[in-house]
Amino acid sequence: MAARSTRKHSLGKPALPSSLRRRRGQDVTILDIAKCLDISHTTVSRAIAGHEHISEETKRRVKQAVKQMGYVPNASARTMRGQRSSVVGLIIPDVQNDFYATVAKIVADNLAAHAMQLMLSVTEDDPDRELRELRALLEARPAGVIIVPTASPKPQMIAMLRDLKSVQLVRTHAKITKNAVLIDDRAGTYAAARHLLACGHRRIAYIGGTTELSTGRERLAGFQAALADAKITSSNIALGPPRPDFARTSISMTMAMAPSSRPTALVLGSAELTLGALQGLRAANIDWPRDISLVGYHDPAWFELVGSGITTVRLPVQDVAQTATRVLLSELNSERANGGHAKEHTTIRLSPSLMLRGSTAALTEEQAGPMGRMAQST
Amino acid sequence: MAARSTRKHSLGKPALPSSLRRRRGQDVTILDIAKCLDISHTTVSRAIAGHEHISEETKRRVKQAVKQMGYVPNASARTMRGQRSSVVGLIIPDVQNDFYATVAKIVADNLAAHAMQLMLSVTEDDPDRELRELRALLEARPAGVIIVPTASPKPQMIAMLRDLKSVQLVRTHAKITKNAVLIDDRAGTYAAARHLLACGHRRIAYIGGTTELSTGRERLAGFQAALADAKITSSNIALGPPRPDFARTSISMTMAMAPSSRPTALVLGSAELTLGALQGLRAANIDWPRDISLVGYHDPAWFELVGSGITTVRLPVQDVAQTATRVLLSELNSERANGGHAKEHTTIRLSPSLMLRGSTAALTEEQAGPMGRMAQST
DNA sequence: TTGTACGCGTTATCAC
DNA sequence: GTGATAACGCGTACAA
Repeated sequence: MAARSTRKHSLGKPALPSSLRRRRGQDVTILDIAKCLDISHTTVSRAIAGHEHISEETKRRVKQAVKQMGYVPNASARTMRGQRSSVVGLIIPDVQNDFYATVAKIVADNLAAHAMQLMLSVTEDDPDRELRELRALLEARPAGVIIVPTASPKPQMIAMLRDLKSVQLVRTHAKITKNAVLIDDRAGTYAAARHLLACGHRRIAYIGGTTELSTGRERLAGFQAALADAKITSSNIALGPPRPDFARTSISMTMAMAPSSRPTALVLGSAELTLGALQGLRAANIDWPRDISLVGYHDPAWFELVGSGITTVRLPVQDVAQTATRVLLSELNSERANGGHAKEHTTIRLSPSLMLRGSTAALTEEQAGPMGRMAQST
Repeated sequence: MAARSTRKHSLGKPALPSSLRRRRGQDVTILDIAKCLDISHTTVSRAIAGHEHISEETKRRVKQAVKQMGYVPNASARTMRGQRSSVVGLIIPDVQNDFYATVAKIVADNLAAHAMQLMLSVTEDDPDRELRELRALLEARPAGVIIVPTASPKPQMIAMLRDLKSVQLVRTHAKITKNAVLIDDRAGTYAAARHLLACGHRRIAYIGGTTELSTGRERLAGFQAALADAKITSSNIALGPPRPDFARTSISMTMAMAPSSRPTALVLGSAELTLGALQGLRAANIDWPRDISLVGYHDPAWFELVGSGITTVRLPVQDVAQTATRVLLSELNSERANGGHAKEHTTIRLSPSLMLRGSTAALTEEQAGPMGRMAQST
C-alpha cells in the first residue's frame, strides 16, 4: 500500500510520499531522511555534522532533504550519547531587577552565539527555592551554570554544584570554591561615601544588604572604611534584605530622628534598596539633595530622570555578564581539550565607578544644624 | 585506604561499594540503584514514579537509595521515551524591558510550580534571530512556547510554530492562528487621549510602535478614535520601532516645531518609547506637565518617582503572564486528556487602566497660544 | 566513501 | 508485586 519512495532525480526525492514522512506522529529523524534518500542514517548523521569523508554530493542531498523534510535535531538524543547538553543554567534572585535582567540579556546573547540554550531560574533569594531550581535544572544535565547564590545556600545545593561547571556571579559563597566574576563592591561604597564626605557631610547613613551576602559585607566594609579614613566613628547603618520595602522602612525610621542627629547624606548598598529609599523619601516628603544627599547603587536608565538625576555607583554589568559567560564557556572547552579537569579556579573582580549627578550636594548650614559646624577636613 | 562505608541498617545495603557507585564517570542512574538494591531497574523506576503495585517497603528503600546516592533523573532519557520535554520556551523581544522581565518572572514562577523549566530566548525584535531562536529551542522538543512575535516573522518560523503548542503574548500575528493572551491596547491609548482631551488639550501628539505590530495598530487606533470622537482631525503622529532612541528622535523633531503648532500633550505607545520620550524631553529642557502633558505606557515602579509621577496606561502584566501560562499548561493537559487535538484556540483580552499622576495637567493659556482659544467641548 | 551494530537512561508492555 | 525486554534518536567504533 504505502508507495515505496521513488529514486533517481538528480538529488534524491523532492517529493515526499506522505506515508513515509514520519513514522508515527513523531518528528522527522535522521532515519527518515536516510530512508528517503536510500542511504544509511550513519551517513546522514555524518553529512549533517559536516564530517570529513563524505562526498560532497551526499552532503548536498542530505542538506536538501533536511530542509525539505523539516528535520530538527533531537537534543535529548544527542545529550544521551554525550554527557552534557548544550544548556546553561542561569540562576538569579530576580529577573525584574534591572541588574539581573541585563545580565540575563548578555548571557542569552553570548550563549545564542555559541548555539547554546539558556535555562532561567529565579530564586527570589530563597535557599529552598534555590535548591529546588538547581535540582530541576540538573535533570537537564546542563553543560554549566551561572549562579548568583543566595545568602545561605543549602549544603545540599552546594554539594550538587560541586559536580558541575559553574561560575558565581556578583556574590561569592565561601563554601563554593569555583570560578567567580565579581564586582569590587568595597570600592563602590567607598567611593560613594568618600564623595559625600568631600561634600562636607558628616552624618552619613547607610542602608545595605545583609552581611550574610558577600556583597553585603563588602559594601558595608567599603562604606565604613571611608568613614574611618575620615575619622568618623559613628554612623547610622541599617542592614537587611535587599528589597525595596526594607529601604522604605529604614528610611521612615531614620527620618523620624531628631533633625540635629538625622543624617544629611545616605549611601545605598543595592539597586533595589535605592528604589525603596527613593520611594520612602518621597513618601516622607523629603527632598533630595535639598534635605538629604544620596548615592544610589547600580545605574538603570531611569536614574537620570529622577529629580536632577541620581548620583550613583555605576556597575560594570555588561562586563560582568560577558566575562562570566566567557569563563564558563572556556572552561567547557578546556574540558574537551586537555581531557582532564583543569582545576584552576578563576576569580575576576571588576571595578565600579561613581557617576555624579544631581542627588548629592554640598552640606548646607541648615542641614548641619545649629551646633553642626564641624571642621571640614578632607 | 578509603574506609569502607558501613552497612547493616534496617534496610538493604545503604553502603555503596564505590566500585558499584557509578559505571564510568557518569551520573547515578536507576540502573545503579537497582544493582545496589539488588532489584530490577524497572522496579526502581516504578517506585520513583510512585506507581501503584509496588510494596511500600520497596518504595521506601528506593527513596532512601535515591537520596543517598544522589540520583537525579535524566530529563533527556525521559524525553526520549515520551514525546516532549518538560521545557517551555519563552520568546520575547527584550528581557531588560520591565514589562517582559515581569512576564518572565511570572512565567518562571508558574512553571516552577508545575515542575517545568523555562528556556529563555531573546529576539531583539529581529525576525532572523527569532527564527534562529525558535529553531534552537525546537531541538529541546519543548512542551510548548509562549511567544511575543516580531513584527514580520519569517514564514519558516510560523511554519515551525504550527506543530507546537503555543500562546501568543501581547502581540498577535495574523498568520499565527493560535492561542493568544492580549491586552486591550486600543482601550489603553483611547483612555490616555481621552484624559488629555478632558484636560483641554487639542494638539496632542502620539509616538508609537510600527503598525506592523498588532500592538502598534491597536494603540494607534485607540488614539485616533479618541481624537475623532472629539472631532479633532489633525494630529502629530510618529510611528517607528519601539525603542527609546526612536522616541528621543521624534521628540526633538516635534519640539522643533513652531510653538503655536507644537503639541501641548503627548501620548506614548510603549514602555520603551516612554523612557525615550522622557529622556528626549529632558535633553531638550522641556518640562512636564508645565510645557507638555504626557501619558506613558506601562507602569514600572520608577514612574512614580519621576517628577510628580508619570500618568500612564497601566497594563495587566501579571494577569497576562499568568493567564498565558495557564492557557498553555491547560492545553498541554487537555492533550493528555482527550487524546486528540482539541483545536479550540483561546483568545483572551485583558484591560489596561489609566493611572493618573502628575505628568498631565490642564491646558494653560500659555500653551494654547495667542490664537489657541478654542471651544472646550468635552 | 558508506554501512552495521551498539549503547546512552527511561518507561511501557507483557509475562510471571 | 516484580522482572525482562524493547524502543525512543543519535553518534561512533568497527567493518567493508
